[in-house]
Amino acid sequence: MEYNFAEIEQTWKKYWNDQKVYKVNNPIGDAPAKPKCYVLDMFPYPSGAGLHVGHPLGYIASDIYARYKRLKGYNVLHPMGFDAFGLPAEQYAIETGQHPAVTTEKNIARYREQLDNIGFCYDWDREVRTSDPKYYKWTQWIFLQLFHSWYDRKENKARAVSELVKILEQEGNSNHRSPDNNTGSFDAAEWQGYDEKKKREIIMGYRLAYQGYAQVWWCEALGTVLANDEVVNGVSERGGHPVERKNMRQWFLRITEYADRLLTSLDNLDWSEAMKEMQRNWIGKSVGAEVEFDVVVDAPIEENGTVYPGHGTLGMKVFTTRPDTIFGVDFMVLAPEHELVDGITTTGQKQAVADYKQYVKTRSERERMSEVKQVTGAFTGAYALHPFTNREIPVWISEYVLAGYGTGAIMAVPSGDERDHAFAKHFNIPITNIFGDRYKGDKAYSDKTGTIENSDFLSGMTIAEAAVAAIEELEDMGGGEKKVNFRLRDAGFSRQRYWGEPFPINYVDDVPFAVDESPIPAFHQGEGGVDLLPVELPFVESYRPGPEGQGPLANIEDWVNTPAGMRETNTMPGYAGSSWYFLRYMDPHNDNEFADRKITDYWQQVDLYVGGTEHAVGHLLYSRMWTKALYDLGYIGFDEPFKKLLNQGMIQGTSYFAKMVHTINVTDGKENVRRFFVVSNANDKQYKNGHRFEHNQRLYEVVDKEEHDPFRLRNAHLHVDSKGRITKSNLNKIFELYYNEPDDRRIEHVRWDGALENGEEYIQANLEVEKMSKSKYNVVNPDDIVHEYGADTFRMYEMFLGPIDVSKPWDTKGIEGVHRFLKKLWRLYADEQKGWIVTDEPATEAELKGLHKTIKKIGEDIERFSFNTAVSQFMIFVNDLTGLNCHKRAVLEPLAILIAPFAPHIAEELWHKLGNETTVLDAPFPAFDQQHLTDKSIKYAVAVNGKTRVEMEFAADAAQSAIEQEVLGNDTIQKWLDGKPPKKIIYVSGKMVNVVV
RNA sequence: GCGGGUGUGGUGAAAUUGGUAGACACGCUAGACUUAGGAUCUAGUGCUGUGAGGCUUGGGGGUUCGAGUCCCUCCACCCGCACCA
Repeated sequence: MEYNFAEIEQTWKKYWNDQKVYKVNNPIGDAPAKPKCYVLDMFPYPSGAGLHVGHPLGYIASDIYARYKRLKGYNVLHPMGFDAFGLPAEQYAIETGQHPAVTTEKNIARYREQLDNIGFCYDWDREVRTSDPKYYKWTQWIFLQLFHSWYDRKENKARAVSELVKILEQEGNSNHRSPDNNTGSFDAAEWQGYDEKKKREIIMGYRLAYQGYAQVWWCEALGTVLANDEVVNGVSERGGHPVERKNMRQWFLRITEYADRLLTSLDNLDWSEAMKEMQRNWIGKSVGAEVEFDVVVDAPIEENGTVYPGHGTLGMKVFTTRPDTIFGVDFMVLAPEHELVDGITTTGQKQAVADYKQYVKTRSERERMSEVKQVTGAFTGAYALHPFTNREIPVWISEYVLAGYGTGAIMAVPSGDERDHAFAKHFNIPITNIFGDRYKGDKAYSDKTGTIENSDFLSGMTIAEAAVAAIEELEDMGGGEKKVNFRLRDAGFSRQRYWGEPFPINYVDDVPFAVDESPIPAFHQGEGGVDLLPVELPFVESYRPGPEGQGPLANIEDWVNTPAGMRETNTMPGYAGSSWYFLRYMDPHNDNEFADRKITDYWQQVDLYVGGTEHAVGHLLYSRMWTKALYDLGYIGFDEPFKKLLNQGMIQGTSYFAKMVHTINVTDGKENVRRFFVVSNANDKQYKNGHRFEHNQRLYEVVDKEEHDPFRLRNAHLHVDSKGRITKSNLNKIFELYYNEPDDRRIEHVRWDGALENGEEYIQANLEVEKMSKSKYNVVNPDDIVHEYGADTFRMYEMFLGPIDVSKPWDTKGIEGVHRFLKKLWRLYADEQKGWIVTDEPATEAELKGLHKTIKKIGEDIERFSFNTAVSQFMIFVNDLTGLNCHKRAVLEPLAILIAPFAPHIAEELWHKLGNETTVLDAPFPAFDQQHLTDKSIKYAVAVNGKTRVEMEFAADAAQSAIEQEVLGNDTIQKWLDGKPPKKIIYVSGKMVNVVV
C-alpha cells in the first residue's frame, strides 16, 4: 500500500464537496453560538494569466489557520470571492472585442479550478463577485449612504444629510462650516431664501460622497482619471503611460474628514509596523500654523474681469510647521498655479512670471520629480509684510512649492530649511540668521534642537517654546492660528470606464440626484430606496470612450436618457467593491440589506486578514474609511475592519541571463527562418532589462537585433544545471528534437565557456531573482507542482520555504524533502507489503513525550503564524516515530488530526482508515498534557563564575534543593570554592547552575 | 534625505523570557540494497587542525557568570515615501 497522493486527493476532494463539509452556518435564533473566528484572504482579481505558485502562499497560511481554529472548536468563517471589476478586463475587451463579463467568467472558472486543486476549506456558497448585480446593488447602496451623509466635526462622526438640512434651516452654517470652505457664512433666514439648486450646491460641499471640480490625474492613453496611488513616479501604474493634471467634474469620497481617526485608530491594530507607517505617511499629519501675510499691491490690476484693489493689501495664507522661525523669513514662495499670482504680479515682472508659468506647464511630472535639485523660480515684484515687523518680504513663485499641499504658499526661512537655503543662494536673496553660531552660512540648520536667536520676543527660547509663543502671539493679533495639515487628499471616485459599478445618480437640469431622491415626483422614493437598485450595467458592443473624456456608457443614449433624468456615465473605481466585501461574506444572499445587523454583530471584525503589502495605501485605507462611515451611521457595530493583518512575502521567480556571442539561422521546415542564440558568460547586469527572449518550444530564440548583450533565457531551469551551466549535449538534444538538423550545423558557432570533468563543454548562464511574472518567462504553475507531488506536498512545501512574511525565490529542488516526509508519514500507518499496520498497543512514555511536545509546539507555532517551524516539528516527530518503529493508534490518531491543517488530504485518508466516519475537520484538536513533558530527572552543568566544571543529575521535582545541598556539600565543589561558601547560586534554564564566588 | 526592516554554514532557515548556536530540510561525500535508479536506508557534513583543541551569528565596543538575542557605534542590503513647507 503506497502513498498514492493522486488517488487520495481525488477521493477527498469529491467527498468534501459532496458532503459540503466546508459549509459555515450563521448562528440561528438565540441559540448559544460557538465562539467565532473570521479568517479572510484578500480576494484576487481574476486575470487571464491564472495563478502562479506565489499567489497561494497567503491562501495556504490562512487555510491552515482556519482549519486549526475549527479543530479548536471555533465557528470559522473562511470565504473566498473575486474582485471582478477592473481595468485589465476592459483593456482586453478593447483589444479582442470579447465582453469583459465573458472573459471575467472564464478567468474565474480557471482560478476556481486552480484553487480547488490545492484543497482550501472555503465555503463557496458564500462566494462574492463584485461584478454581480446582486453584489454591486449594495455597493451602490453604500455609495448612497455616503452621498446622504456629512461629517459632523463637533461630534466627530458621520450623520445623515437630512439632519444637516434641519441644522441649516434653524441656525445657518455658522456652527457647521462645510469642509471645502467654499461657501461663505449664512444664517437661517438666508438659507430659507436660497432656491433648491443653490441649496443642493451647498449641501454637496458637505456630502461624504460628493461631486466637485478638481485637478485629477488624467491619463490620455488609458482614457481615464487615475487615483493618486495609481500614479507611480509620474506615470500610470498600469502600463506606465504618461499622466497630466486636468480639471474635471468628478465624484470624490471625503476621506479627509476621517484622516485623524484613520491615524489614531491605527494604534490599536495588530498590523506590522511597516504597514502602519505606510498609512501614517500617506495620511501625512503635520502640526504647525497657518499665518496670514499681507501682500502690498501697488496698482489696480484687472484680470479676467476681476479688479483687484489698487493701493492696498491682499491676504496671503501660508502653512508652516516651524512658526518658531517666523523672524527668519526672507522671502515667500507661491506655487505657480496659485490663484493670487496673477493678481499680485507687478507690471514689470509680468513677462518673467508668464514665461516661468509657461516653462512649468511644459514640464512633465516626471521631469519635475527627477530634477528635484534644480532651483528655478521667478520674482513677482510684489512684497509681503512681516506680521510682527512689517518688514517687506519679496514674493516669488517656484515649482518646488506644490499647489496641492497646505495653502500652496510658504514662508521661506533659508537659515532653517535646506530647500529655502538653496533657493536664496541661487537668487542671491539675503539670509537672516536666527540660529546664532549653529548656522554657518553654508547650509541650513534644520535640526530641532537649540534656541532661537535674533528673533525679537522669541530670542532665547527653545524651538518648542518659540513655536507655542509665536502661535499665541499670532492668534492674539489675528494674523494666524494653530493648524493641522494632512497630506491625504479626498479620494477620486470616478472612472471614465465601462467595466465598473454604475452610479445610482441621475441628473435633472444638470444637478445630480441620488436615484432615491429624484425631484420628479413619480420617481421619488425617499432616502434609502432600495427598490431602485441596482442600477444595472448595460451590455455594450464597443468600449470606446465617450465624448469629452466621458466613459463608454455615454455612448448608449437610451440607457443614459431615462424619464427620471440623465444617468451618470462614470463608473466607480476598482476599490469600491473591495471596500466592503468582507461584510457581504457574512450574509451573502441577503436581498433586503447588505448584511443583517445581528449577523455582523456575531462575526464582527476580521480576526485574521492575509494579503500582500501592495494594498497598504489603497484598499486597506478605503475599506477602513467605509467601515468607519457604516459604523457612524449605525449599520455595523465596529469601526475597524481588520484586527490582525498578516502580509505574506512574495515568491519570486528565478531567471537566467546569458550573453549572446553569435546567432545562426535555422529553417524549421515550414519555411520560417528563426535566429537562435548561443551564449557566453553574462556579467553585465545593466543590459538585462529590455532584452528578453521570445521562446519557441524551449529553444532560446533571439528577437533582439543587437548582439553581445545578456539575454533572458526562457524556461531556462529546464536545461540549466544547478550551477547555471548549459551543456553542449543539452543544446544538441534540443536542436535535434525540434528541428531535426545535424548537430554540428549549430554548435560550430558557439564559444563554450568551459568543460566539465567528463569533457563536455558548457556555457555559463547567470541567475537572477526577480518578481514572478508572465512577461519574465519565469512563472511556475501550481497545477504542475500539484500534479507531480500532490496538493499536500505543495502546501507544506510553501510553508516550509521560510517565514510567511519574507520574500523568497521559488526553488523546486527542496520540495523533495517535504514529499519524502509525507511518504515517511504514510509508512507509519501503512506498509507497502503488509498493508495497514496500525496497532492498538499502549504508547510508551517516550512516544507520548514526543506526541505532547508536538501538540504543544504545533499549537504555539500556528498561533504565532510560524508555519515553517511547525512543518519542521512534524518532520522531527515523524523521524522519531520511524526510529522507534512506532505504529500505535494512541500516537498516530492524534498525529493525523495535528497534521490536518497542513496536509488535509492525507490526514483525511488516515483518519478514515483509522475507522472514523466523519471528517477530520470535526475532530477535536488533541489535548496537551504537560505531564508527559516533565522530566523525571535533569542533568545540570555546574559552573563556577561561568566556567563549566561538572555535570550532575538530580531528580526533577527536587532539583533546586538538591543543587543547593550538592553545591554546598560536595567535596569537589568545595575545593573549587576554596572552602568558601558561594555568594550566589544562579539557576539557569533548568540545565545549568552557576555559582558566583 | 526621511521612515520601516534585515544581516546566522555551500543553500532555505531554527534558536518563544539572555542559557549547549546552526534544529529541520536542500545540497554534497561515503556506504548498503539494487539490472538500474530521479526508490529506500545508514553514516558524515559551520570553519580550522592529524589530534587534543582553537575559532564562529556583518565589523568594532559595552553590560552580564553567560549575548545571535540587550545597549552604543560603524558597515552592507531590502522595502516604502520623497521638493509635504
